[in-house]
Amino acid sequence: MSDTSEKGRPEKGQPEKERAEKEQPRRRQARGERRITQLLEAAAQVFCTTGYTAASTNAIAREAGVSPGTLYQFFPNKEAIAIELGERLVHEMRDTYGEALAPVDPATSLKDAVGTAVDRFMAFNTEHPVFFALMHGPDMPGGITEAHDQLHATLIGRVEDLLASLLPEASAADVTRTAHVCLGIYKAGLELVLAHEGAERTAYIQEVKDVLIRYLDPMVGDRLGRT
Amino acid sequence: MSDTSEKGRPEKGQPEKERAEKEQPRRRQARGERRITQLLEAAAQVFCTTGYTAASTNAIAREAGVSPGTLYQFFPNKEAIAIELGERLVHEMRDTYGEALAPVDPATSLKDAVGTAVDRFMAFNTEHPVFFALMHGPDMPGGITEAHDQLHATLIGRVEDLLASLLPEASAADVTRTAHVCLGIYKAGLELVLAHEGAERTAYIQEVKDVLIRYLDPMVGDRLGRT
Amino acid sequence: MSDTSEKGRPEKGQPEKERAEKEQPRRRQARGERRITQLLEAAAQVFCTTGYTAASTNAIAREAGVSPGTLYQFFPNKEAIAIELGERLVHEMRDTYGEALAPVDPATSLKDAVGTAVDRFMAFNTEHPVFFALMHGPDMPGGITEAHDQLHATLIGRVEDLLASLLPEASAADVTRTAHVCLGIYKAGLELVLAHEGAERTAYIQEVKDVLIRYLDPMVGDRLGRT
Amino acid sequence: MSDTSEKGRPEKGQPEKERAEKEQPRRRQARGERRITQLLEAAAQVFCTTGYTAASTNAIAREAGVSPGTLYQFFPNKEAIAIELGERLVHEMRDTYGEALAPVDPATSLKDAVGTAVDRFMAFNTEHPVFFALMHGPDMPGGITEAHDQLHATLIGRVEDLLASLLPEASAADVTRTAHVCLGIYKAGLELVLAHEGAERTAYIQEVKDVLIRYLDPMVGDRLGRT
DNA sequence: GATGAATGAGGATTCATTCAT
DNA sequence: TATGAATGAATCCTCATTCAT
Repeated sequence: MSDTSEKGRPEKGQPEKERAEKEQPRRRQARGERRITQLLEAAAQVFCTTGYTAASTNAIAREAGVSPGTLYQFFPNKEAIAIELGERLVHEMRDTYGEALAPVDPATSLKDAVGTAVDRFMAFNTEHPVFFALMHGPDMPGGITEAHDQLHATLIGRVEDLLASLLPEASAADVTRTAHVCLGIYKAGLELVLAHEGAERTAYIQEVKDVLIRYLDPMVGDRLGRT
Repeated sequence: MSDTSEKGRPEKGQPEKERAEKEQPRRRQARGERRITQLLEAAAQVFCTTGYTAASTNAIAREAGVSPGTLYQFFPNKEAIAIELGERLVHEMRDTYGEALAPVDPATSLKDAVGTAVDRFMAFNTEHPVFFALMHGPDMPGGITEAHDQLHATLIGRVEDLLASLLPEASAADVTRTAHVCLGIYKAGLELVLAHEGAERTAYIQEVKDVLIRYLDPMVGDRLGRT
Repeated sequence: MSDTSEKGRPEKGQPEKERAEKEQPRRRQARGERRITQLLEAAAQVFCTTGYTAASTNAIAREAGVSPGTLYQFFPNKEAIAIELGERLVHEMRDTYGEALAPVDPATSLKDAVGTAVDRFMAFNTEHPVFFALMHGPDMPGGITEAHDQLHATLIGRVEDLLASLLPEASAADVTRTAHVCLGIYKAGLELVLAHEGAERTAYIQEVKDVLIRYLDPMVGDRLGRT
Repeated sequence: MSDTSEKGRPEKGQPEKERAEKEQPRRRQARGERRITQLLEAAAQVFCTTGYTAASTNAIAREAGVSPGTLYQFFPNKEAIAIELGERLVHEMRDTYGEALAPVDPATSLKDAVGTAVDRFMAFNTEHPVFFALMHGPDMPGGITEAHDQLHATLIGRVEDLLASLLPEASAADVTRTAHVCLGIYKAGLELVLAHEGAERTAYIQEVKDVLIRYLDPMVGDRLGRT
């Protein structure tokens, strides 16, 4: 766990949107909520269109149909928007697919487990193209910005959870490393999948599954339904 | 080796319309050649530090210790710098490791072939961190710039060549798809490798090899020395 | 009169998407309106001093005492400034001298019609030296910019209207050609007029009238009060 | 003679090209001559294409196929190029059409005198499109640059010569003023002529003649062949 | 809350001109 | 001479952010 996720994952219990303006515990007003949603949708749109680095707060405000001042009433900067957006996406993912990305009951074969997980992730990513932009984050080597660090840490956590049940005997460091590798494979695959359509896209999805299955297969012990 | 071919190739064959005087030629170009190298090194530095998208031509010029005007005497824009940089890197790679990324004589086991290829690539990429920045290209989804397209195409080509000899029976489309997947895996792995050091880095390198070997293994036919 | 319509026309009819609150409106726009006027005046000044081509948006902003960013909040580029400036000038001209540049009732002699028209134009142009800069447009041959095209078209239109009543039997093409010639004469004359002062200026104004009258005289039919 | 031609016309006797590098009376070398011609042709091209203001010395050098340094070996700046170009054009005009733009022997009718002069000017201008660019000079009001002042003064001088013989009784001031008016009319007309083609162009040429003839007719005394 | 005006530094790029070779 | 490299100020324009209303 050399350098990833220094800040740990956010405490899932408390309402995330509190964080940005923690100092004034105002009552959350419905209109403000709507504004935030509106802004995040606009941000998603802009991130998808221009990429995170090139996205400008002015452009986001314009896309949302509000003034730049309004944007800054809810978010202190672009970073914060990305963070909030990422958190909401993770939430939605959780809401949609349940707490566990994969239930991994021991009776599930690796193939099925991976297949299901990839299908779900892919479905979600296809439906929420921003996710890709946020996952890849800015151009910068090292993945500097907090937004992506946070999202990445969350995702790594979920993959670790999944792997932990698949590789009960692996050390934490191994699980973490494997999680990074799996997530890396997935991200690389996602890029290819999004770059193609139709049959070719389907083929790439299968490739991703194959890569992951073949990679993990020698690691998982004697699971039932071994591939 | 840092600044390649300072004066090694005095006239590099480009038509230099010398009209009458032919006795006191060159030397003019030498300063420029040096500047170009210098600028490309500065660009490499800046691309590594800030990423391609955020890199500014002014920053590159500053890093190179020249005025912005000087930069534009040699490159029409950032894109051109990236392209030239990519080309020089590819050339250097070829010069260093020979035309073939891997010898792929049929007696080589997949494991050795992949191991050698990954080791070489990793060594090169570790020594030239820009390569990573150029490979990943700008933040922008889809759009991508010519610089990265070009580099990517070149790399895909090389991987295809390698795969073609490993998978003689595969269709062109399959080879291409597999090449994309392999390159994607490699890029993702490289990111992880560069993000770690020491033993952990070594471990990640091994993971990349494992992923590739296990992915390709079922595809390659009955090669000698099958893993 | 120098800065037209500061708050004279509070809402100038443009749809101002006020969403729910309608009680404490405007005032926002007021500052902007003022800035626009201020910027246009600065632009007029700069266009007069340096000419349109050499005028820089930064210089205009500086002259207006605002930052370049502010200028761009109201105008997307120099062209747009020139267009708006031209339109306001035309409006002011119309407001000042009425819809018809000349009354041209048949009882008016050509001499009087031309004399009045030239006097009015000259008075206006003398008071608004930018007009000259805008009329002549940029240096570039052929190309011309939209700003000047528009202004020129408007002026040609007005001259055509005037000529149409003077030359009721002329074809449209002839009227257009004559209008171009008249406007050309006027512009050339204006340049001379503005380049001189006092008696000499007066003399040049008379020359312009003479040129136009003598040019048109053979064309106009049997008007009353023929010269 | 309020403000035009402060510097008077260049002394026609001495070779014009001497002026730019008057300090070293080197022997004029054939190669240098060729270079100058080459540069002036390139400048003509560029002035025509982009206009005087927008023309850059670098562009001229590029067009001439020489380096910027070479250009500055012959001309101290853009201005000097324009001046030299203007002088050469005037020379060529003189060489082509003789010293007098119009001999104006008293037997010539005004119509013929003007017709011939306009035809010659138009022919020359059509063949040398730069002339137009130089005549109109930069965008700047006031016609600041020396190049255009000089060319303008020369042209005014020639028109004055012509008018002097047509209006023997006019005062110098009147002749000068009339010359300015005539040249202004011509320039305005030229713009229209160059903007059209074919029959319409021919029509505009006729208009220019008509304007001038009708303007001058009342001024010329009882010449033979009065229109 | 919301608006839109304001900022000024920074981005890419060009240009007239000079200088070393 | 001729070259082309070098310059740095100036171009247009954008952006994240703040502020008065």
